[in-house]
Amino acid sequence: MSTRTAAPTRREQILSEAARLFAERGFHGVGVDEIGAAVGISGPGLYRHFAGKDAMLAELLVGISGRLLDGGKLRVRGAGAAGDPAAVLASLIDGHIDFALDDRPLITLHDRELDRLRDSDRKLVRQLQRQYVELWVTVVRELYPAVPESQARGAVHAVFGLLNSTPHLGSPSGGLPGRAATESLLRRLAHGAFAALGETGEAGGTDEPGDAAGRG
Amino acid sequence: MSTRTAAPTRREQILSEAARLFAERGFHGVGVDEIGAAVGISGPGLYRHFAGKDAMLAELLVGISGRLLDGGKLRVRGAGAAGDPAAVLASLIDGHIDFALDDRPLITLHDRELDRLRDSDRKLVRQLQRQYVELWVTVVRELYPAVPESQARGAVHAVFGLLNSTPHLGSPSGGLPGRAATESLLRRLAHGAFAALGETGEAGGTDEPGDAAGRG
DNA sequence: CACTGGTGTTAGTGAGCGTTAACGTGTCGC
DNA sequence: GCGACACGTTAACGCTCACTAACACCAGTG
Repeated sequence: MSTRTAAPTRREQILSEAARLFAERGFHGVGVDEIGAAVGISGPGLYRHFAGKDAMLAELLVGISGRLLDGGKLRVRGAGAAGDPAAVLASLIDGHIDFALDDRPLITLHDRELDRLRDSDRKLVRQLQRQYVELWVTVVRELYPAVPESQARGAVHAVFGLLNSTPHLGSPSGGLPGRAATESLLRRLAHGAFAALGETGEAGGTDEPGDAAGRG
Repeated sequence: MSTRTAAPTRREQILSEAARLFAERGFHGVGVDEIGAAVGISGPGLYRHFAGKDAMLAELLVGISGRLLDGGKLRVRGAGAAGDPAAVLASLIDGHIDFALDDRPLITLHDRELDRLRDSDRKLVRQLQRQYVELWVTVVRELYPAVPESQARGAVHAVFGLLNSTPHLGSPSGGLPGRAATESLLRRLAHGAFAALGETGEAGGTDEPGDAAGRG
């Protein structure tokens, strides 16, 4: 069990600070000297631990994509044993919220700096991302069999956008009171979005039909 | 519709291409030579039209924030005359969806490259953004008076994240069939999220008191 | 104590890039 | 025809920045 507290001090420390800086100012907006300064060493000392700046970003993105996928698989296996898609989806949502709140910088990087990777790394990250998305899509389709796959996939992406909005609420302008409240809010909104996805076609009491493509 | 948009040919052409490139590869990831090449001129020729690369980004971000706010105000005035907050919110959602689908690159830039602006421009953009958010928050609070302001604001940000997810659906992996379907899907998801916001208190599978103490 | 490997430092190099300089060319008012 | 101007070109400058080179310190190990 090599969980936390082990702290291979420097490497992880560097990755953590690099993630924060990349998320704040963008990959190109951060210099190696700044990353080094953030961990107490200066500039080129980083090259004792990483092959280069690109390698840091690659490891961050591959790492986060992998952990996200692993966590998702675990939750599907765990909650899916009961055969209740709703419970699985709820578990996936909770897991993603935890992730988004625990590692905001990484979540931000996840869909912002992907293009800076070498082809091989980018392909790997995309593959992990796609698997994670498919995990969700499968569950959503089990829960709402009437929803076509393209809509389910679109809804999943959209809910990701919703959940990943955490970086925009956090520090500035005094957002939500506490973490628990943010969790609760995001959970409710995500469930509401998926619920609306299920109400295909008619139903919606509040707005005009407008469901089919025939809106002029 | 390309009505009279072709008037100041070069300037707008440059802005359009710059927006696309910035959104694709990031502000620092695009060189002035590329922007020039995209409009048929080369490199420093851009400086006949703009003071610099920063000026292009500034004009783009200020422009989009302003148009977003103006459109929102118009819709609040228009649909708000009937005194029906639900209709106003629906109109705001439709407007934001149109915007997100019409100008994906700009929507992407809107909350990605803001930090690259000079202080004055950034302050202006943030002010416009805040006004736009407050427009939504006001309507949401009229519609759901029981929801505390912090939650309403958080929900609005989250729904922005949802609606702004359009860049992730578009080109790759063959997303939604057509634009109308995407519009419809996003509209339904957004309404669903807000509806869930209204159902405060019990309802949810996991109960959290939510606000209670943290007001203000 | 000498040896070695891990970790850090400062100085320097080479490339990329935003920006400016100097110059060319078509169009328009007179 | 002829300045004036808008618009574009290529060449070059200067700065930033990732990365490398050469050197220093410190912990074990024999």
